[in-house]
Amino acid sequence: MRDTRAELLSQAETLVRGRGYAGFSYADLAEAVGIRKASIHHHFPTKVDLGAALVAAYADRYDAALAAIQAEVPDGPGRIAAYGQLYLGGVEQGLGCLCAALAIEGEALPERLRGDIAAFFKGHLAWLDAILRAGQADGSVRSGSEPAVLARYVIATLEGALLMERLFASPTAFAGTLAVLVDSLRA
Amino acid sequence: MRDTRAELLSQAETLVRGRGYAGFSYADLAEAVGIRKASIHHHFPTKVDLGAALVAAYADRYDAALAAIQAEVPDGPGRIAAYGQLYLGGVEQGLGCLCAALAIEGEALPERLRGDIAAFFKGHLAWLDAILRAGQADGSVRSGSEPAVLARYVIATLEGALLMERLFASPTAFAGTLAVLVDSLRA
DNA sequence: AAAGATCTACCTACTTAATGGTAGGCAATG
DNA sequence: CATTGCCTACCATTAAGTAGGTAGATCTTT
Repeated sequence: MRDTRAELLSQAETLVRGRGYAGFSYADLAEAVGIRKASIHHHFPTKVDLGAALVAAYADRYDAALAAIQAEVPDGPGRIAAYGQLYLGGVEQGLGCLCAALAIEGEALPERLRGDIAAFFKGHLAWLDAILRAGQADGSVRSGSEPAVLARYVIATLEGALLMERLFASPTAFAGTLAVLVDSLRA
Repeated sequence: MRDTRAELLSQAETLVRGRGYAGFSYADLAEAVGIRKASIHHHFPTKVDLGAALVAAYADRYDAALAAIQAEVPDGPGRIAAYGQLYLGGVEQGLGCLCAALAIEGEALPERLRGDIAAFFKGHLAWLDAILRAGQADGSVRSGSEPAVLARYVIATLEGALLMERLFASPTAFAGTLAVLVDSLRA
């Protein structure tokens, strides 16, 4: 059994993360998966439906990973480091963040997708806020800045680092940026 | 005299920064400027020509600003803060970085443009490297990390902050991230 | 200075290919 | 027998780019 729907999601995610939402077509996706263009519409009637499913699947994977980090890593900086490692999957494949690729298209993006990616990042910000707040409380994270400000700083740095990595792939550069980031959060 | 070419560059820049390179068409640009689509080809024969001119003009503006900062601001953290302020223009207009918008499209982008934006960021990295190295030498920037690593961290954080700002515009969020960034570089 | 030639900046009208999406058929499966 | 999953064949729209023309400015030659 080959799960065509899952295959479509997987290949479409690679395409969007590699070339942007406006930068790939149903024709590209059909070729990548090996079915006909019209058949995609059977699984995802419109491109927006596909985009929304992509974001939902991506968000689910992150949600699971965030919960695992919270359960398995005790200290604040360690959790942020583990969070940063999540971006490494993209680094290794030379792919950007799905939601960053969508966010760049801003105004041109269908409103539904705009809402979905806003929710994606809001979720991360809320998680980081809680993690950093706990870290400040137990003394593992430096105090003096609002957790919300630090949360935004963390996402910004990692999203930017991933962007840089795609332009200048280097085995150590992402790790270097992550190390500086985590270090700057230590108490 | 109305300089149509300059107007085309200005409007095209807004379009690319707001919706990505693949997300705007000559038809959009023609409407924005108020001339016919075919007339754009008189100034920029192909879309790649237009894109390259966009990056060149953008890079020139940054080059001038970088030189001014180096001349007018003496200390390392102050220079990085001033560098971060350069991104504020985009923040205020709700526009992303031109080269980030192009970089996201990665593989799908014409090779010529890929080379141009790589050169753009290489220039920034080199400038930051020199600035941070000087800051370490005069004791205004913390030592312990390679200037090249810190340079990449600076760009990553600011590019990411600009991305976040477009999703969640907030009068203070960008400034907050910039403050944390500059603070983390202090000796 | 007049006459012709050339150039600039724009136009209308078009081509070709690609876009997202639709209609309807057909074979396998439960 | 109805549903699922895929197909061929199509549609309307939009994409970038081309062809060829026109009005006006500018340069050249007599």
